[in-house]
Amino acid sequence: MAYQRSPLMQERLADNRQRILRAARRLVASGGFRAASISAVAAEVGLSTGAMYRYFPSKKDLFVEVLDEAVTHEVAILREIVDRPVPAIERLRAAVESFAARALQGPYLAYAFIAEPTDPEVEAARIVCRQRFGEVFKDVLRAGVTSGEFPEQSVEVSAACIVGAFTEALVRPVAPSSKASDAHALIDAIADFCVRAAMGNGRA
Amino acid sequence: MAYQRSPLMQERLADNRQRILRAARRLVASGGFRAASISAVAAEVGLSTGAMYRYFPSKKDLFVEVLDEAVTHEVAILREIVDRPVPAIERLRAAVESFAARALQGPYLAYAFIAEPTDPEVEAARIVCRQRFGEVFKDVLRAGVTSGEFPEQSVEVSAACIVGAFTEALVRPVAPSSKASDAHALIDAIADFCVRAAMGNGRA
DNA sequence: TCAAAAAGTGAAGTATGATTCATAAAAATA
DNA sequence: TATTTTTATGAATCATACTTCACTTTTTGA
Repeated sequence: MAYQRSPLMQERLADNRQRILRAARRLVASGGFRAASISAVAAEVGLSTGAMYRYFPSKKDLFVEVLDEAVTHEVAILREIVDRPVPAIERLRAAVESFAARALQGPYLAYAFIAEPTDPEVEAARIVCRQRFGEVFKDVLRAGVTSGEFPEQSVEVSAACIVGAFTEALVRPVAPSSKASDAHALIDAIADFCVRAAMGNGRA
Repeated sequence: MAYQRSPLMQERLADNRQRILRAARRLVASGGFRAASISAVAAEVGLSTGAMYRYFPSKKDLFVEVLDEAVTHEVAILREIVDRPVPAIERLRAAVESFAARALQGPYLAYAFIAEPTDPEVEAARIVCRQRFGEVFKDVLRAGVTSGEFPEQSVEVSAACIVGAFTEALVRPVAPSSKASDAHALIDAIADFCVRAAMGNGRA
């Protein structure tokens, strides 16, 4: 017998896999799923299209993983904010602002991950993702309602509304002409909206 | 010379055109753009695929028209509500409830028309549509801010958030398992959310 | 009823993009 | 270095869906 994957080879393969995931995410972020064909990803990474199938059994699998990775990262950040020992209002505002700020840097990514449909399989994965986002916001809302900071409300629906509200508001200006100050104002306005909706009374 | 379109024929052609538009809308409503292929629409209407091209130069044109027709209809309804001589809060709530109630009957339609991307051309048409929806809500918001019913806010952003909030909230339960009472509760919760967001204080 | 024109048909033509596969290159052992 | 196994290649294949077109059917007007 001959050939046993060497540690070096092992590493190179793992590295390629990461680079494929990153390239796929980059392409989605800059042009939506439309721009993220297998051959485009392959070209970006510097591999042949055929090689892609040594790393991922299908395009669907690749993008389900891209999606999952991005959302896991995002949710971790939000989770950290939401678990801070400060009033629910502050946590909600901080979470919305944080999410919005990052989404603004790659509006297409947020768009693609939350709204743009592809295959039923990827779509299924995204439904789970939206729920995961929703969970985070639901937690703050629940906390706020319990503590009396927020009025009685359907936290389920409110969480969905919050996610919807800022994705729509962020995606709207698809033209990437927004400057820093504009972006800040936009994020602020969105956060205001969400906080008012949750607590029923202007700024925190 | 021979052949001149008779009034009867004229009518039949116009009727076919309408039926194509309706079939296309029906298919989008039940399964998104994915389900609305030219051949599916043709089958639905009872025509051949080839015949479709006597009525519409391309699939894009067909769907731009479907989209435009649906949105024009929707905006007209909203506009009527928004122009009523009652407090802005009531108008806002009524508009959101009205839109949401209709969207719930065909969640996929709302989804497809507001979020699902297709060709760049159709996408362009949709951007205009979103703006048209936004305009309606912006008008109520502006009125409410002017009258002092609503606090100072970016009506631009708030309008986008409102549209986003209820589309997300409505689209979320894609599984068509919602019963009448559930639907009513959902619509109510969404309207509550939007009103709170606009005015910063619970129910109207 | 008949000839001309339009409307309708559906299979063939295209276009796009995912997936496969015969083959080549590279890597690991002896 | 020679052999075997893995990895990479990229052109060919397959799948899907829009669009066209040669041909049939229907409609119109004489």
